[in-house]
Amino acid sequence: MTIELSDKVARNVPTLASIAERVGVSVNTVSRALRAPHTVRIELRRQINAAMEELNYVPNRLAGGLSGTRSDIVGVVVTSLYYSEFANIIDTLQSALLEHDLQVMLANTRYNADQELRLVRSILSWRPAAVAIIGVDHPPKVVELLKAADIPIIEMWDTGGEVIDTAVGFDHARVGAAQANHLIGQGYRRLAFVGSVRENDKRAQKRLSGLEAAAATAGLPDIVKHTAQQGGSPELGERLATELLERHPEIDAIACNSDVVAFGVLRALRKLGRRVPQDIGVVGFGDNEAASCVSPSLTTVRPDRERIGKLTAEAIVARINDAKSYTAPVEWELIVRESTVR
Amino acid sequence: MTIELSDKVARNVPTLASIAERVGVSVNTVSRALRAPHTVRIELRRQINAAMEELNYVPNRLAGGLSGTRSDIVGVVVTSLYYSEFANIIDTLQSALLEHDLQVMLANTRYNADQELRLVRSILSWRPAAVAIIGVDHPPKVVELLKAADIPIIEMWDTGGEVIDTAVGFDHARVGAAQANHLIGQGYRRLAFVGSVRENDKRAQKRLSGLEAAAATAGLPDIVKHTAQQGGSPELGERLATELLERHPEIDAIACNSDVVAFGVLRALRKLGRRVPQDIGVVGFGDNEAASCVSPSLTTVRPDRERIGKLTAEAIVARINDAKSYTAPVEWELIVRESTVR
DNA sequence: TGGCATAAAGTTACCGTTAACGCAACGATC
DNA sequence: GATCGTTGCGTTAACGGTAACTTTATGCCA
Repeated sequence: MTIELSDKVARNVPTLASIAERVGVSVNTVSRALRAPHTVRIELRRQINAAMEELNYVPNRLAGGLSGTRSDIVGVVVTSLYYSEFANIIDTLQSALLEHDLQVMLANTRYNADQELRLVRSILSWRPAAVAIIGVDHPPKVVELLKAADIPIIEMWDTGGEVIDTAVGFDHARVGAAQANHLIGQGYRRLAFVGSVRENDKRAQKRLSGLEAAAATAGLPDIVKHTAQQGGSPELGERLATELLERHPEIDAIACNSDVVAFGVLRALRKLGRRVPQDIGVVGFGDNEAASCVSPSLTTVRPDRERIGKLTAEAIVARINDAKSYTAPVEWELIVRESTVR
Repeated sequence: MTIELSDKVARNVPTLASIAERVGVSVNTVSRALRAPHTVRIELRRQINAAMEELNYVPNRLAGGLSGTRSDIVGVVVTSLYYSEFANIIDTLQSALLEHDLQVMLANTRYNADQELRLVRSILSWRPAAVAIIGVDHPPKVVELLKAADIPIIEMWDTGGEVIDTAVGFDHARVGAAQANHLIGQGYRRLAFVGSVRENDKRAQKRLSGLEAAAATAGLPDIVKHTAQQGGSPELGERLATELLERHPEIDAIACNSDVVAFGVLRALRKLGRRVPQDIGVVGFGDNEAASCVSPSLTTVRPDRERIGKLTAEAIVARINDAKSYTAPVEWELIVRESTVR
């Protein structure tokens, strides 16, 4: 479907020229009144500002961006918007960028590689000052495009891999290991992994690897995996846990790929009459706001999302100002609650 | 702080001219190969595409937008990103818009009116094809700017008030009334309202009004309000509920402004030894993904966010194509769970 | 074989803004 | 009083792309 603005004629938005004409100065003087106010007589400036106010003038940044060398868009590419996974990151990132007059342009790939390529291309076409993107694992063409764009690229959330430019995040394999070691420390022996693992969710796969490695190191039997491609939800968790325990009744601990899934797992266990944490331990990931409110309260891992947002903003500004690229590790914390302490 | 691109010289991103030169045709032919492929010889088109691929050419939409009459940005202004409040709306909206090659530019006002003005101005400066914004209550200057922009403006989430152009949402006062009537129907008599109500959260205020009106109609005593300006969270809910019951032990039902707050209220009641739903009923708003997973499970109101996103996208496309402005009512549902059924 | 429609490419102007440069008016300097 | 640096503004030329128009090549028909 093609989309066009209705009729060109009707649109009559004011330009610098409208202001200039009204005040009786050149276009450039009006531009200067905006960009370099001190170069314009205060009295004239007042007239110009009044005219702008009156006509509801809004600068055209398409033109500004094309003409000037600077851009104030920052492209932000996330893989999901559901369930607060990255919302807090975007939130802090955006408000931090606002202080530098940088505007966020958002894209959501929904864990789809084709979509990612398309969206990155689309964002780059706006000639952003920088791009922040979730993850360090991207299709080759995406990497190529991002590199060719010749702007700061900040990869967020994950640091375990090859970085294009600058990364702000943490090593997900270690998270998985921490989950496993905690469960093992509590005496659990037959571990399972449950959740929504999208094909392109490399972070989930890394956490699983960490989990498996730690279990192997401890001499435990292989971790039983039961995952699905569809998005995470309590309903999914409930289904997966039920199916899992039907096939593997020996399981005594379940690590979930997200808290939302863990909520459903807890519900399933309640229905099956398995006591948590006595019979089965459950650990989540993400520190959903409700994790402390379900019962039993959920042991989980809290990534410092606010800090990722903040550090990403800092990295963007630093890199725009020609600082060297770097990797900023971000803390995360295992929050131990009732669901794993027996 | 001023931000500039490092050194103009170093940047060497390919333009249509680079492609044209390489293939040995005019700039315009390359442009046509993109915009109107059938007007270019297939053999030549192939060469052009190859050159674009090779040089990693990405069209410059600043230039395109300035030159052409169309824009494919849709500005989306939300008041919050926390706790899935609007994340699902953005998610569906974005993927629906993607099918029409429309790109989302996101802004988050955090319930701040000054910020709203600033962000709307910033978004309009990109000459978007349309703007979607949360709520129908905006500062006068914002309304003026949006009207002057002469593009489709879709107000989402709320319909109870004066609409600029087109609205997609529901009447929040009726939600409040439904909450009250449900509680009353369950035999609760001393109602309270608890939660985070930001100064500019007109929707929360409307729900409260509906709640109060329904209580008054039923001949109940005035609703006790205990709110805070800070953002909603379980911790806030816990604190507010504790303080509330200290001062008003007679309260036997609490309506919360959001589910996240309700989660904290439930926790407070557990600590205080008040049984839910027997001693006190609790109703939330928003249908947080965990609402069915806390215990007792939470009675709440589920706004159809996916539908709002979808209908907003439809409205945008329709209005861009000159359809008349309208108001689309969106369904919501009272989900009755354990927390109010005694 | 001339005339004419059509296809395929080139030319030119313009979108709104900014940067570089130019120039007049004026006060300070020696 | 000629020189010079400021201040304050105007002029002009981009930025990269698109649309309207023009030109050239090609095929078809009478």
